Amino acid sequence: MKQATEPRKPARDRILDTAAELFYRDGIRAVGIDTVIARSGVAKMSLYRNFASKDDLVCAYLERSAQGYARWWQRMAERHPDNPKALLKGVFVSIGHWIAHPDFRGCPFTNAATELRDPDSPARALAVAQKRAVRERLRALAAAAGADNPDQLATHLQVLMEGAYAAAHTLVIDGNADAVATAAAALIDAACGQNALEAK
Amino acid sequence: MKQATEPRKPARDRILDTAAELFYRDGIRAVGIDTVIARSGVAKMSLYRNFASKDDLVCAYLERSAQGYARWWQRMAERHPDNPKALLKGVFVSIGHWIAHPDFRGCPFTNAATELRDPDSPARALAVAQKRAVRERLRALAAAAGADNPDQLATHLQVLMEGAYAAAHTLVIDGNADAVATAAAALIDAACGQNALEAK
DNA sequence: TGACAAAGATACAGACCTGTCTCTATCGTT
DNA sequence: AACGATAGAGACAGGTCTGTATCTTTGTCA
Repeated sequence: MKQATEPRKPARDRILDTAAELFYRDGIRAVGIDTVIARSGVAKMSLYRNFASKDDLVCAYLERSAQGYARWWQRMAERHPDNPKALLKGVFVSIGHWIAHPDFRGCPFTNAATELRDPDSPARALAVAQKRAVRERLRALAAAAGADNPDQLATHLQVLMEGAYAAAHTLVIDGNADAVATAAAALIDAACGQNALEAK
Repeated sequence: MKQATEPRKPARDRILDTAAELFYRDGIRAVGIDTVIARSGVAKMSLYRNFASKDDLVCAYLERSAQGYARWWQRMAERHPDNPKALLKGVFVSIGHWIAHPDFRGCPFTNAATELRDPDSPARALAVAQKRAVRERLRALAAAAGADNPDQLATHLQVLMEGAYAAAHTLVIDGNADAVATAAAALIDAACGQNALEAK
């Protein structure tokens, strides 16, 4: 008979759940292994049996974040089938809501790259790969949306996206809750010429 | 007779020079006090006689950065007297060059806020104040440039600015060296109506 | 030359951090 | 009921970090 109190996920999952929450909220360097094991109610050896090192745990956290991000993007794509321009704008509307959430603490990958400056850090490599993948998505959508210069629009939008993420740390986006969405729309419309085929 | 080899600035200046370089390049948490004193050739007690704590040294570093930033903005303003729209665009052209420099490592304030998540951290307060000051500058310029909605344009441009800074960490702005400037120009032109009084 | 201030050198305390080791308890399967 | 895998508990080694204390050296000015 299993304990009635809790279903008790396996140790690895509890560790990763806790680590993700703490790394994201308080920062990677600020959270020690001891804090992770105490908060997840796990023995230290259970952590080191599942993850080779703290670096390895950080990478697992980032990989899980990347999976969640990919799922989000997938949902967005399903919401706007065959309409790349509306999808692009929708992505930024969604980001605008996202960054307004009180628990938002910026992009996990950008944060990791800021905290871990060593160019050889595997976490850093994951962050760079993630940004490249996002860039490729944006470029393909910009091309499909009929942008005059898809590469440039992709760069414009990715810079705006990074700015939206960074804003959570220090900026106070007071009244302009929809500023990210309106800025993206302005850039998209400017880049796709004035042939407003499908302005929503 | 002073030593012919070096003029030898006072200890406080050497400490601050070294700390600024290391904090900016490698990150605040990654650089220990011992590293700072070894690199600046100073005794530990000389550091603690001039700065109450590492936190205090970090704040001094950020305050000096803010002064440098203010001087840069001043130079930009002098270059475009009585032409707020050209000044706005020029600011982003300059930022585009800035972030392309190989030593660029993002915004010192945003980096500090990412590394030091404690809401009560004095360094964090400096970062937030700095961003507020920048926002106020942008808002005033947007109004002077005749934007339909100066608050919104200021937010648009500040998000773009943060994105440009963040891009240094993970993005590879390959071919589009002038992407930041073109994005800013598109946002500015879109926000100032089509009365292109003084398109350069 | 003598006095005083600034700063170098160095040891050290106390906390924290990563990672290892050993021993014990629990649970499912057969 | 016995076995083997999983995981909890806790001590500990070795390193690093911030900050303090003490002693010595150097330079300046009178």
